Amino acid sequence: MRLSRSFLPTLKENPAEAQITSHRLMLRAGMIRQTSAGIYAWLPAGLRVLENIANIVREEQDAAGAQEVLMPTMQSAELWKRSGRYDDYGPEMLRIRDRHERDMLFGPTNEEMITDIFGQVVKSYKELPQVLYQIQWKFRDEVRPRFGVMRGREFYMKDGYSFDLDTASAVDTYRRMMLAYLRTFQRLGVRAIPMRADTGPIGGELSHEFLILAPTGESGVFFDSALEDQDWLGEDVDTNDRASLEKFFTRMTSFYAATDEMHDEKAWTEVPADRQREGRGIEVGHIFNFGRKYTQSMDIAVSGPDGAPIYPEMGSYGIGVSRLVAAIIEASHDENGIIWPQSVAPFKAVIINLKNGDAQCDALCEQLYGAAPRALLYDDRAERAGAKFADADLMGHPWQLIVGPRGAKEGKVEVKNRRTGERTEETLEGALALIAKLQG
RNA sequence: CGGAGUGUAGCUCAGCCUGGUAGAGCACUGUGUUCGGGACGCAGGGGCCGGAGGUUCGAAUCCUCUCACUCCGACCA
Repeated sequence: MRLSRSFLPTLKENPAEAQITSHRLMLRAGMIRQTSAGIYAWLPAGLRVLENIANIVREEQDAAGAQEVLMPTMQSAELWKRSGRYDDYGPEMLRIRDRHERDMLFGPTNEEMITDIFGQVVKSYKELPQVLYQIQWKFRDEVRPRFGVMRGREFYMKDGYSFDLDTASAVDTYRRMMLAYLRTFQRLGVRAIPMRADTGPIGGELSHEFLILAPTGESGVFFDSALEDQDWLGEDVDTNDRASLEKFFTRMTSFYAATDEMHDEKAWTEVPADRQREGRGIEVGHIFNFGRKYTQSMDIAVSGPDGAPIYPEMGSYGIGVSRLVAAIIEASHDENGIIWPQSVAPFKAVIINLKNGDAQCDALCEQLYGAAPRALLYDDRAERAGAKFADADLMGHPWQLIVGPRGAKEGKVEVKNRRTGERTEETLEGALALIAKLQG
């Protein structure tokens, strides 16, 4: 994309309403605009990041055997009355009445709807297990939205739901999802630490939260630093094999990690002192098994081998996609702006033309840009060098391909790594090779 | 939902206390000199001072009501 023609309104000054870093940087980098309290419009750069994250989530969900669906944002109150949550959910649920005076709501979550749909379709134990997910906008009428998209009222979330015949199978599904989540966060370029979470009245060990470490996080966290060093993408797990899943899960849960609410001082002291880490974290994912709560309350059963009804065991699996945009920034920025991980960056690299109108600079930039116009941002504005550098750092492109009159004469491109600040001088061929690598 | 604030140009803010023709910097338009880390000069454009009502000869400024937004706390993907 050519910056001169693009809709990327960067701001030099911090907007008054934004307090935390990610909110400020998202506004300044032209990613979002607020439309009302806790509700945001996503501009091109922000939308690209949002979709990049969603696509990685999608790939890992698909790889884990989940199937994507898309359910409506508007739901009928009838479903929620069946589960009993219409009265229980409280004022966080945005309730609406349509022209026929029917009670509707803007979905805050989808257990009821997915269970209902599942029940309409699946009739036999032979069809289990099933894992369905969607990536869709949710609405929760927060008392106090804040921190930009971190705690908005409207947010983009992946919500998945599993249906299993028995507890052993439900546990397998849970562990499979656990691995998918660890892989997802690793691919997003952030460390999300899995922590035992409160399971509420259901009990058991099957609830984990995933937290990205950042000083602005809302929860205090305690964890074994070994968790930061795990390579889950390289983890050797046969996800179709129960023993292999169990081995992975046992290994993962052997590392201590807990939020302050679940912190166990005694277990903590058993973690080697040099591996004890304390800090704050932002919750970006939550998975749990809740058994037969909804299938029973909504009377959704399949026929078992003997014809008797079986109420499937359910789990649910959430990832806050829009919150992740902010959380990644919280975890990856410096005083000049955002530092995007390669995988989610709105543009893989920016081409900075230091002297617009100089024939050699223009020609070299066009050659670079032509190699991957969709993946690259070309700063072809008639701005001074300083402004271009400042915007490039602010927007956080992982690579800066700097073309100035000095180098252009010899066909040289300066390549700067946003994260390390490291600069190298490349030939045109070298720069094109980098671009090719970034696209793949 | 309790407490505290803020609404003036696209952005950051001054002016309000003590009423008298709407301001600055940045951004924007034109122009000239500049040009490797947010340049400078000259000339311009841009405001129902959040909204409604009131007091007054006169209201951005004082009073009442209202709407929106932000922050702190209790609650949450």
